[in-house]
Parts: sequence; C-alpha cells; structure tokens
Amino acid sequence: MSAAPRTRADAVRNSERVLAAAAEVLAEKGDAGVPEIAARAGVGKGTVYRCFPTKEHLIAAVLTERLRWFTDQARAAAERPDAWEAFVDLLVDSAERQAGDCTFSAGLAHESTLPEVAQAHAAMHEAMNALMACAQAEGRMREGVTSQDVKVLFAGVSQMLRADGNRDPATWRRYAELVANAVRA
Amino acid sequence: MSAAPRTRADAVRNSERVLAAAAEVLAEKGDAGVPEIAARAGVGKGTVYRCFPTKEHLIAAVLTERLRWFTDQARAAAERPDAWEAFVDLLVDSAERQAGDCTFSAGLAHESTLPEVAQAHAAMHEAMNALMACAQAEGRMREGVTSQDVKVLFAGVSQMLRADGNRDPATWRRYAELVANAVRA
Amino acid sequence: MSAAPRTRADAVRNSERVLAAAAEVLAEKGDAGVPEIAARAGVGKGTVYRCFPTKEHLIAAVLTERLRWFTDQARAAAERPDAWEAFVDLLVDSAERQAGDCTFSAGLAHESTLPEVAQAHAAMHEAMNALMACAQAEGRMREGVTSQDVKVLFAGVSQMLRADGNRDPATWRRYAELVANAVRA
Amino acid sequence: MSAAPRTRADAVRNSERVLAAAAEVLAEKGDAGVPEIAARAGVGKGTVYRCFPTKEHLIAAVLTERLRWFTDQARAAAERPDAWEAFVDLLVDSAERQAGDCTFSAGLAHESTLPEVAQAHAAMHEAMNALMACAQAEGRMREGVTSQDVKVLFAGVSQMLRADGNRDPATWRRYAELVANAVRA
DNA sequence: TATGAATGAGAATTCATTCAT
DNA sequence: CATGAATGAATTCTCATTCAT
Repeated sequence: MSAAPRTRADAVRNSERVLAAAAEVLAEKGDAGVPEIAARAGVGKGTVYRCFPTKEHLIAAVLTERLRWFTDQARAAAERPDAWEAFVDLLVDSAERQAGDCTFSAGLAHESTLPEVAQAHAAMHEAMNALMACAQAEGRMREGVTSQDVKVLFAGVSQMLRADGNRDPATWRRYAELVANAVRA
Repeated sequence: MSAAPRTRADAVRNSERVLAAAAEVLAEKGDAGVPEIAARAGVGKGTVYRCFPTKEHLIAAVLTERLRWFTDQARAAAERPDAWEAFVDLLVDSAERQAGDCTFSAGLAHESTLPEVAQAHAAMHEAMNALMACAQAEGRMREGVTSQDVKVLFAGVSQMLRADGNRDPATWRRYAELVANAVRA
Repeated sequence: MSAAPRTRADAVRNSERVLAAAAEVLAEKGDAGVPEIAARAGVGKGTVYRCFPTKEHLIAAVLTERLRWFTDQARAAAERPDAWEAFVDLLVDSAERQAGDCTFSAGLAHESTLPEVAQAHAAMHEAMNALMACAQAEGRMREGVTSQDVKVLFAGVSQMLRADGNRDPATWRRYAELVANAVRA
Repeated sequence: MSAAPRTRADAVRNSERVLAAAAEVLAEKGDAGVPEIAARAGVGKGTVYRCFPTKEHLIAAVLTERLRWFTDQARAAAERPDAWEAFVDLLVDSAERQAGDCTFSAGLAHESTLPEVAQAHAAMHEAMNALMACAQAEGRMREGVTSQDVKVLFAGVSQMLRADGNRDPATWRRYAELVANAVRA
C-alpha cells in the first residue's frame, strides 16, 4: 500500500532511462531495435513495453520531446524585438546543436497517427508562425511563407545531411543559412 | 553472332514491368519488399531475381534511371543562354513532374556502393555544376554554392513532401522556387 | 554477483531440447533445416536462434559434444596398460554405441571455422595420438599411422554405414575391428 | 522423316556433353546446380531435362558410369593369376586415379531407388566378390570379408579425403593400402 | 513489477523444375 | 527440338511483441 509512491518513482525513472536511451541510439543510428534500446537503458525488453505500449509510441515520445524543445526555442525567439535575427538564430542554433542527430528532423518530419505527436506539431507550428509573423511584419521575411515551409526545408536538409553521415556543425549551420535565405524578403 | 536472342521480347518486357512496379511502389512508399514488387509486376519473386541480381540492384536501377533523366535535363539547361532562368526552370519542371514520386529525390539522396549509381551521381553533379557556373557567371546565383547544396535542398524538400503524401504539383513547384531563392545572389 | 538468473531453468532446458533435437535429426538425416529442428524440439524457430547464434553454431555444438565424449574415452583408454587392446576397445565401443548415429562421425569429419570445433578436434587428436604412441611402443600398432589416419578410416566407415541406414551395433562393431586391422602391426 | 537419324545423333551428343559436364563439375565440387552443369555443357537447362528426367537421374548416370568403370577394372583384375596383388593394385590404382574426385566414391556410396544404379551396384559386387574369392582361395585375404566391406572402407575413406579437399594421389594411395591391410589374412 | 525467453511472421535469396516461344 | 524465362517452395536469419516466472 504505502509502497506505491516508491514504485511509481521507479517507474518514472525507468521511463526516462528508456526514453534517453532511445533518443541516444536514434540520434546515432537513425533506427534501432527494441533490444538495443533496452540494453542501453539497462532494463529488460519487457520494461520498455511496460513504459511504452509500442515501439512506435516510444519513437513518438522521443520525437515529441525534441519537437517540444524546438517549440520552446521558437517561443523564446518570438520574445525578441528583432524577429528576423531571432528567426535566423533559431535555425542556425538548432542546426548546430542537432548536427548529426536525426531525431530532431525526424521529429519535424514524422507523420504519426498518435495524438500527442499531432499536438506537438500543432504547438510547434503555432510558435513558429508567431515568430515568422513578426519577421514578416518587419518586412524582412517573404510574405506567404509559413512555418510549414520552413519545416519542410529545414527538416529536409537535416535528413539529407544525416543520411550523408555529415556531423559537422559548420556544415549544418551553412545549410540553415541557406534555408533562411530561401524565405528572406 | 547476329543469331542473338529471339524470345527475349518477353524477358525485356518483364524486366520493364518489374522496373516499373518497383518505381511505382517506391514512389508510393519509399521502400518495399521483393514480394510486393513482384506481385505488382504480376510476376513471381524468382523473376525479379532473374532480372536483377539483388534487391539493391533493382533499387539502384530505378534510382539511376531518374538520376539520368535529371542529368539530361540539366545538360539541356546548360545550353540555354540565360543560365539562371534555365536553372530555375530545371528545378521547377523537375519538381512538377516528380510530384509525389520519391524515387527521384531518393535517387539524389541514395548512397550506394554500386558503381553505376556512383557514376550517375557524378554525371549529375558535373552537369549541374556546369549549369550553376554559368548562372554564377551571370551574377545571379550566389557564389560558393554547389550542385551538392542544391541536391541537399531539393532532395530534402522532395522527401519531406513525399513523406507528407503531398502530390500536388503546385506545391512541389512552390518549394522548387524556395530552393532557387536559397541560392539566389 | 550471486543474484544471477533465476528463471533460466527454462532456458537451459530449452537449450538442451534444441541440442537434443538437432542431434536426433542430424543422426537420422545428416542434415536438417532450422524449422524442422525447432519443430522437433517443440519450440519456435526464434528460440533456436536465441540458444545458438547461427545454425552453424548449433551444428558445431552437437558435433563438439560428441567429439568431446570420444576424446574423454580416448584419454581414459590411454591410462590402460595394454594400449593396443584399449585402442581396439575404444573403436569397438564407440562404434557400437554410435551405431546409426552420424553425428559422431560427422563430428570427426567436420571442417569448421568455429574455434570451439577446432579445439575439440585438436584435443581429440592429442588424446588419440597419445594412446596410439603407446600401442606403437608395444609393437602392436603399425608405425607411421596417426590419429588422422584412424579418423579417416573410422569416420569414413561410419558415414557409409549411416548412409546405408545400417543401425545394427554388431555390424558397426565388425567394421571397427576391420579399421583396427588396418593399423595393426 | 529422313531427318530422324541426324536429330538422334544430336541428341546423343548432347546427352554425352551433359554427362561429361556433370561428371566434371561433380568431381570438382561434389555438388552443383543444374544451371552450372548446363552452362558447362554449353546447352540450355531445358536440354538437360530433355536428356535426363531429373537431376537425380543425371547424377545417377554419372555415378553409374564410374561404377561400371570400376567394375570393368575388377573383372580384369579377376583374370590375373595373383588375385591378392590384383586386388591391392585395383584399390591402389583406383585411388590414385580418382584422387580428389568424389564421383567414384559417391558412386560406390550412392543409395538410389533407380534400377540402373542398383544394377550397376550388383554388377560391381559380383565382380569384386569373384576377385575376392580368388584372393581368399590364395589364403591371403581374410575369410568372411565381402565386397560390401571393401566398398564401405574404400568409399568411406574416399569421401573423407574428398571432404578434406585432399587431392594428393600419394595420400589416396596410402589409404588404399590401409584398406587392403584391413582385409589381409 | 521487471525480466528476458519464446514466438512467428516476414525478409532476402536460391534452385529444381515446367513451359511458352 | 532447344532454349532460358518463370515459378514458388525452401532456407537462413531478424525483430516487434507477448507472457510465464
């Protein structure tokens, strides 16, 4: 009875370890079997399935986490007075930090039937559109482009670089700048 | 010597059907098992392996075909006096025609150990770089960008649209224009 | 440390069942597909691959077991004062006990890249050569013959009898005596 | 109508080429697919199946041929006045000539439901038993051993050497002598 | 509750055999 | 007749998922 809280703490902890392990291995290899994720997390396969009903849910959780991280960055960027610079910095910083990590672009790209993913996407688009509206108001971003466009360009580029095995932050940065160019006024 | 094959009409036809089926299913799903390709082609699994020694060879054949088609377009474009417009048209036309078909962008993106694929890539880059050098000489394309950059942007965008299931040529065109923007002087 | 596995009782048991099933079917047919071995063991294919990383490893395990058994016999025989009789008894007993079972001769015959098999072979030859050296010292075994020669004769005969479907211990014994004759001084 | 003889000649010729090709490849590798045999014979797969209803029949034909060759040798040996020497020479010569060729020992070993194979075996045993009866009458061969015994020893040894990849005639000869020892009076 | 053993569908590939040309 | 294209069953092996312990 009174053991419940303790158990819950363990469960949460396991969940986090699994999530972290999955993020790690996905970032490195782009895909992985459940056994490898479980091994990295230091738990049994069964525990993975206790935490996440399906491999797809686990992947979705990883991607959603990244998406939320990006969404937070976008929200912070929208606070800045110089929206265009904030926008460019957002792309460049994100690119540099995610260099070689496919989980972020995969998160942007991921189509899923899971509602949590859909929500995360919606939130991201909302934040980005807010930021982009400011940049457009400044007259420095092309009219008509949306967060969807930036997502397509940015995630597309990221996936290509990932597929090439390119992990050089400078290269990732350069492509982020090209993407910014694409939507410059 | 000239008493070459006679019945091979069938074989050629089947080979083409397999290739077409593979292109079709790859365009739709980005990947597929041999049984599905065979079923779509209306042949047995064995026939697929008669036509192509390996699944990898089959995929490579599909991608290489697309790549060569694009290379031809790029070479033709390089003949035009207005290189920048030719470049933009190349992207836009390719995008429109390949709308919803991931085999082309997959061809651009594909890393393969097969020499035919490597050759097709090299030829494509040569043609594109020639065209882009002209556009740069005109002063209308940003210095320093290469066919590799365009490949990353264009193939990345294509793959994203594909993953979205977006098959609308107008959308594909619009993204091609954004990619052109990205490298505009 | 000591908190090792608990449930592994089942696993060990299954592993043994797989090994036994493989030995059985190999004894009967000389070769078998993994599905058949799995079916005989009453487990799924996957379980076979859980127990043994490869079909080759499974086969090797069966053969190595037989080889080690024979090696032990040979070592025990080498302790006896009457080396020649010990040698003959070794062949005869082995033949009688392995009547109709090709796994032993297959073990003798098997060429494998797996180190465990190579080791088992080396150990067997060492033991046999020790025994044979004694018999030669007694002047009752022909000079110049080696454990390799006995292996070729004995395993060859065993395989022939197996192929004939001959399971009569008396017949196997008789051939063992002929093999002994072949190397008698 | 009158074209019949010509056609027949072709057919016989093809049959022989297929047989020769099969013998060749079987001697080299111990087993082969129909496509390889057809290619070596310079004919299509269909032709192989025109000549032999089944792969098994083809193999049987190869083996039977070898068996008949050996039977002829045994018959010739039986004419000699010194039966024991003739017997030893038969084994030694056969071994030397067949070194590294598994088709002969395979022919000896082969169990088949095909009547032609059974007949060839019967003929071989008859010839060998005649020869061995003489050698036994000379008092130089152990009583009680039969052509079956020699077959088991000799074919067994041959198969072992084949499996080892041993193609050295001297080695094959040495084992033939050991086999002779095994049945010496 | 956590574990990892068990499962079985599915993937790529090979090959003996049939049959349209 | 000869050909070789087509077939599909069989093989080895992987992996997401379930369930007894």
